[in-house]
Amino acid sequence: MEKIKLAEDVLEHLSLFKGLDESFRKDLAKTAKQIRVEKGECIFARGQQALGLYVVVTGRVKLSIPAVAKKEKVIEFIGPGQAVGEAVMFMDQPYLINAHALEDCMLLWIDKNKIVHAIETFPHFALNVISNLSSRFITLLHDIEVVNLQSAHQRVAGYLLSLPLELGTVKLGSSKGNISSKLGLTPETFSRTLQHLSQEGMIVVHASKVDILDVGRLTQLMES
Amino acid sequence: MEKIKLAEDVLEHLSLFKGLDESFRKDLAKTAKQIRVEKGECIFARGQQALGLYVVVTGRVKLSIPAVAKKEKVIEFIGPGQAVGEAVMFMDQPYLINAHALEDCMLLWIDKNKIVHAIETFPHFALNVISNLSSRFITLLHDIEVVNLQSAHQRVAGYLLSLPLELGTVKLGSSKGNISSKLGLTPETFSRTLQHLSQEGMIVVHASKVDILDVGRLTQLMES
DNA sequence: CGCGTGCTTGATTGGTCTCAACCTTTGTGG
DNA sequence: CCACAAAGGTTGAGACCAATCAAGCACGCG
Repeated sequence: MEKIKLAEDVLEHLSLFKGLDESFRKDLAKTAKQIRVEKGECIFARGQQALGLYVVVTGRVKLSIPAVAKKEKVIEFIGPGQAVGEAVMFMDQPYLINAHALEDCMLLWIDKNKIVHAIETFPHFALNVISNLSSRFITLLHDIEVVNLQSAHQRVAGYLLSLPLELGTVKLGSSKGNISSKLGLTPETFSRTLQHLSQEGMIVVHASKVDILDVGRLTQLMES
Repeated sequence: MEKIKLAEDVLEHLSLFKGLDESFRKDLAKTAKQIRVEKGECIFARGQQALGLYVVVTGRVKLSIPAVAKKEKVIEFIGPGQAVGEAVMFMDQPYLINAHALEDCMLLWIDKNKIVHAIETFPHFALNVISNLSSRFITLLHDIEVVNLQSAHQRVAGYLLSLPLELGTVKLGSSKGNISSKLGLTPETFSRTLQHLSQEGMIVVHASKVDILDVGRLTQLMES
């Protein structure tokens, strides 16, 4: 019982379920499965059937495309409130990507039938689902742009500028290896690029924190 | 009047509006604007506000990201029945991409309010919209995979294999320049790759038609 | 302490782009 | 109907960016 109560509380604060009435959330909470995964564990893998969708409640999840020999291409980092695997679920396709926990995570799993029924019953929920999908779509579009039209230096500069700036410093919210992959670079190139930007006096790197010294020149780099 | 009738007939056959009742389609048809554009014309451009969405009725449309000096990255070719610009419309963002007519086209333009209202009223339509978005999402995901993990030869082989095969021949449904861009290659590299595949005896190129001689080796190329 | 993992640094390679010329097709107007 | 221009496509030579291969370093953890 307290499990159900917890799921309900959780749903209330997730963007996907914002603005929905309580009875609906109660209903969903009753059937949602709570899933805990430890850091590094696999949540789902390419090729598995998608019979429902996952909502990240706490922790962060890495989505990636598997490649030869333990290599992978990181697609996105997913945080609390975001749904994963909806697109393939709606198309009745198997997963195209792997999902791994970057930290200890709590997820909810909701059955496809339940989701479809909710969409049919609560138009507001349908719009939320559409928003979520649209937002993910736009992110992918941006990534395609980055990978196709920008050099390594531009990608790194752009990534640094995209992070939340606090007191002149940003945190690279993940391992450098993962970020390299997200940017479509090798770890070596990423490392060298950070070093180069440091030598140019635009940034200072302390492990996973980076001081941004010259926003102007970083921005300028993006446009040239 | 006959304009409305036409729009209605048209909607009836588009996947986005499949399975919906007649009154609903009539309603949409009444407010939809018919738009004709000639080959090469611009339908919308990056930065413009997206106050509604376009549905391609006849002809084909090229979606691309603009880049410096007349360059561009082709994202997708859109054919009849597909919607364009939904994602940014739902997020109230300006267009991120340009849309140009590859051929003389007929499009419908539907106001955002109308779409949202339809989603709220007809759950089935909401599911259609979600399907359309999901399908586009999956396409983008695939493109990211191609650009990040495959060599020029693999991209070209994969593209050829993705085209509908008729009597051992495929048609490159667009100019080679556009296809190069879609694959994230320069026209020069694309040309050279086709030539290389020809020399290897896997294909024969006749302008925009390509005979596929050895599906096995092309497939094998993808996996190596 | 020693091992493993992640990151950095260096030397080298190579695939793709760039630049430039040429060829081919298309379309246009005299 | 031909001449010409413009655009698209091919071909060649060369340069360059990032990947690869290979060590070495630093940190965390048993």
